[in-house]
Amino acid sequence: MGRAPCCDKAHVKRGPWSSDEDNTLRNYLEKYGTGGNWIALPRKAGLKRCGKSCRLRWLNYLRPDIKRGGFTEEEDNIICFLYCSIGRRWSVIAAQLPGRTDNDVKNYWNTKLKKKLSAGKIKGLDNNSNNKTITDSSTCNIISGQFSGSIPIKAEARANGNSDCLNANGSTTSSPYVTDMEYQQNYDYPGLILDQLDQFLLPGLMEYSTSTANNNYSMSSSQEVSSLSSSSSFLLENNYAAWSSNIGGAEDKGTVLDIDFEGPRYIFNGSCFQDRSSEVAPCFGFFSSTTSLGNSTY
DNA sequence: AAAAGTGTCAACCGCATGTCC
DNA sequence: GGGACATGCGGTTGACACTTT
Repeated sequence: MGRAPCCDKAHVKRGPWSSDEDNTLRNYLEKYGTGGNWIALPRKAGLKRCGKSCRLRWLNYLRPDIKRGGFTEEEDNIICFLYCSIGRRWSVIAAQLPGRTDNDVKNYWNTKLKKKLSAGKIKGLDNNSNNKTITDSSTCNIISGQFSGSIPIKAEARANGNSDCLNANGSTTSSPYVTDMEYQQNYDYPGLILDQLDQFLLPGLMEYSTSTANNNYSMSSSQEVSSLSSSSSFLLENNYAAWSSNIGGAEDKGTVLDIDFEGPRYIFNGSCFQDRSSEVAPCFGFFSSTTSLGNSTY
């Protein structure tokens, strides 16, 4: 037996929203908010809609800060880069693009950006370098080349548990500690593989460079980095959580801002981050590499 | 001008996860 | 700990617009 539907489908309206319905929902939310219960909201607001439908309409269309269409080149780069790094995590990708929704990003990727990227029309990703090769076989499609560019990274870090955070000014804050961070990430590495599932995979060894990182990040004292391989080492140094590993013969060293290592996280281009959209346990880490830059730390 | 094909995107669906009791 | 319910997410659908034949 399947689970019960979230609403009585026989008595709720479906399909496109009318402007009257939009106004009713907007007015209600501006006046009362969600009240923490989307399921009960349509009844209170006088709408014959499912709660999930109201939520979706608000998040994807009616929210005041929403951006529609007109994706910029910078946004293209961010989407491509994150997609190449973490795959179809639309909510994670959308969280890096203020005013964009996961639905919007997903539609944009599926209808436009994927083709644009295949055609080599993404400026930030240098698809036109001399060493680019494209192989089309029955087993997989491979696109390789030198990819470089720069993307802004925004994230929220929050401490939990018993860890204290070292603030930028040297003081200590007990958890929960929340900070927003922003920095520019340059990337420059060879090779992407487009597999049968139409997903980009990072090569085993990434060469990348980072620059202009803000030094004023707060650091926690945790030393757990489960996302590193078993051959990685990890230690505490001067309130920095330092790590080193050896991947494919190339030594990597760096520092990590470790907030909460519960739940999924991703490493892309030298950075580790966790889904902030869930607001459950966002985390952000910074990695630096000796592969191409020498031993640098943040 | 009409039909067929293609692109776009809002909306829905079902599953996974989180939260509360 | 487990069940019920709410929320979030990614995949998919379908209506409409636009383009091509």
